[in-house]
Amino acid sequence: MPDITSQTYTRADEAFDCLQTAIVKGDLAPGDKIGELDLCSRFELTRGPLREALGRLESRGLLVRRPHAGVKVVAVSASELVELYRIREVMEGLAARQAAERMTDQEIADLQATLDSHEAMIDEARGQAYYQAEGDYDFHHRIATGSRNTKLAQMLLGDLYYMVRMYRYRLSTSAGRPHRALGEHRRIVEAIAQRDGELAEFLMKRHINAARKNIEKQIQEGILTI
Amino acid sequence: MPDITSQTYTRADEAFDCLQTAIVKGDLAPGDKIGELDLCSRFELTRGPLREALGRLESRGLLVRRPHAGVKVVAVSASELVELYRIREVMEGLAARQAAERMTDQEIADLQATLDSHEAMIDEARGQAYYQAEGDYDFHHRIATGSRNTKLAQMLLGDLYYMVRMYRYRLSTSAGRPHRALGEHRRIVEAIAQRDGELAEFLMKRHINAARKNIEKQIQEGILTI
DNA sequence: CTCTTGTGGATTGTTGACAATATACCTACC
DNA sequence: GGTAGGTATATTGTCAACAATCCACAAGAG
Repeated sequence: MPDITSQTYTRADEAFDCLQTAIVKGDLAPGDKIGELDLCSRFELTRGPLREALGRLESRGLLVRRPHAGVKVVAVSASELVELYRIREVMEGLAARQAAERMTDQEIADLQATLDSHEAMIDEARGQAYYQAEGDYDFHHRIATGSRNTKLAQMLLGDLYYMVRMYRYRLSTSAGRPHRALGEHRRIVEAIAQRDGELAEFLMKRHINAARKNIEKQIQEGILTI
Repeated sequence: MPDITSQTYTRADEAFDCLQTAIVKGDLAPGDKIGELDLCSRFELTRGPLREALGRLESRGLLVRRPHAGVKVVAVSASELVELYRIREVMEGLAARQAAERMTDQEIADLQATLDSHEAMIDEARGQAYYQAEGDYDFHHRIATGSRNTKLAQMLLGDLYYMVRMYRYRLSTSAGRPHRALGEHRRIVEAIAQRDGELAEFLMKRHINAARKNIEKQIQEGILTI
């Protein structure tokens, strides 16, 4: 899937994307040691580009590499996952505030339309899974880019989300959560539409706080074991 | 300077450190296109490890790379520098809060001792430059690691600080700033010593906010041109 | 005179072979 | 039988040559 922004798509980029999705999807389980040659044969590329991709992924914290000893996918512990949400709380709070100040009216309208389609999804297929995974991601993605804060968006979209998504498929969605989350999303967008940055930040922080507490509860109940 | 944690120090790591310091120190000016062969001859290494290091640095946002077109150091605009401080504000606020909850008594004592030595530096040599550069960095470094939030510390120390330091040497320190900054540092440590996370977060955010406003002022006055 | 287009050169991307090192296994000793 | 040490192997780190691609300059057309 070549990117539009960069005309040429190098093998190293390809390797990077392949590995990243493989890690996020769980094809490469956290903790297990993987050899470079295995990866080469699996993705049909040579060691040069692969090693470059490995360097990038290591720098992003998705895998660790000990010299001469091999590379393994990071095993994020339960407590570290919670810490990730603490970071998201403050960073996405900032993103929401800046989005309220800087998003265009058109972008806000699009965002509202997105939420409508999300609602349809939930009602239609009782699509808890899809909504929780893609819809939620979509929402937060739009706000991150809407902040017009390049580095902030880069850190959220490039670093944090991939780590969170590694574990999202394991999280069981409790009964009423999707509807509640959608309601929270709606209120955040409302605040953005009214250009109330302070409120948007507050609501976003509370929204992620709720998600974090949900995870902590699952950990305590032993549903989520990492 | 080999790291203690990793016994073996690979050439790629060396290249990474060399390039990173070169960029931060300004030996590689922002915006100029640099060739791989030039870098190889300059740092006495081959293209393999160099390219790996380039990949890592690109992933960290210190340089951009267009396929077949070359690599150039990122030119952070004035507005982007301000945005960086907005991110620091919320992230270091969180770090201060968590540090207040989790630092050991010993670490807090060390931190206070550090501030004493900083004060001596300022008085002694009127060492505005040194304090502003290294002392300030030291202070924030300790709090980031003291948060016991691995990913948070990694993002602050690995990503943000290097970008900020790229431009720190250009910022002129106004007359009373070092003393004022030290006072702010002291109050933050006080809050941490009292285990008042909420206060520590508030004070840290205000501290960085002040730094940001200082930069904005310099930009408006045309002192800082990027 | 300006814009477009083609070619040459230089630089980057990629590949495969070589060297260095950590892990695992096996042997010997306690 | 358990542990320590040494060696062998497999894997990683490194290197130098090859191929692909972009940029600059120049020449020609409008």
